[in-house]
Amino acid sequence: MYAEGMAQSRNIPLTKRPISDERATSLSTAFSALSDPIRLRLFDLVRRAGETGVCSCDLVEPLDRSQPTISHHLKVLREAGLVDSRREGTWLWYFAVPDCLCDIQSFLP
Amino acid sequence: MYAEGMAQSRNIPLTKRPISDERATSLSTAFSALSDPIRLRLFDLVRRAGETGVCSCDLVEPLDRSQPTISHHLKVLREAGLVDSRREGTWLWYFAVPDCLCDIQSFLP
DNA sequence: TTGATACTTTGACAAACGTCAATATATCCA
DNA sequence: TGGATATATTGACGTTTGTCAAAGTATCAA
Repeated sequence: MYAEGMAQSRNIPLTKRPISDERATSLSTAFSALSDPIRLRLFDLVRRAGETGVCSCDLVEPLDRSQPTISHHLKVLREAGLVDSRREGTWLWYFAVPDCLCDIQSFLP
Repeated sequence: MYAEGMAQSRNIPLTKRPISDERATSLSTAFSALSDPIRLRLFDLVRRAGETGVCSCDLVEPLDRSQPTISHHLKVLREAGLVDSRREGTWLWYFAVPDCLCDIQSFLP
């Protein structure tokens, strides 16, 4: 059986200030956006395209997924604040949001 | 309709060396391990416990999840190479694997 | 050997996810 | 206005995920 209440170990005290619930949720959203291989490669391609960005129609073929799927993944990345887009005629140019990985950066040792 | 074959944009060339499929998969595993808020807090607690580590029984209460759920999350973290454990009697002491976030580190700008 | 404590595994379930075909919307150009 | 291209949304699907209760395994102490 598992004891209710106090743990039974030597009870080495945990750090006084663990990460907050809010920060954990926010951080996990960023990690989640990069937790799928296709989406990670997608972000990588967008990021490499620099300030100009890359037309989303150029992302379908190299990732070997349908256009709606790429569109869906781009939406996930955008909602996580990792990419944004600029319209030019019928095209949408996606680019990485500057400093979008700051939060993750600050979580690393 | 969506054109087959060549994309129709201005066709700004993508970088010559995008991330490899293998590296994307490996990286996404690490990101995936941290993509759940509870698991992120779990890793944070373990990491803060330093070399000594923390007894897993001390992780149940602060995270407000059942003991099997914590055990499951620790398994995910371990399989992603982020934590490991040392047995001491009936207890298991979990600790963060040194340099476990190097891969993620190298992906950041 | 028996009981207690620590932990893992199994099985079940609802929710979330990745995917695509089909359809809808947006923008330009003739 | 109508057709063509680019992108987004919808709806459906199988798969994966997070969760817990219940049962199983491991270790120690009396």
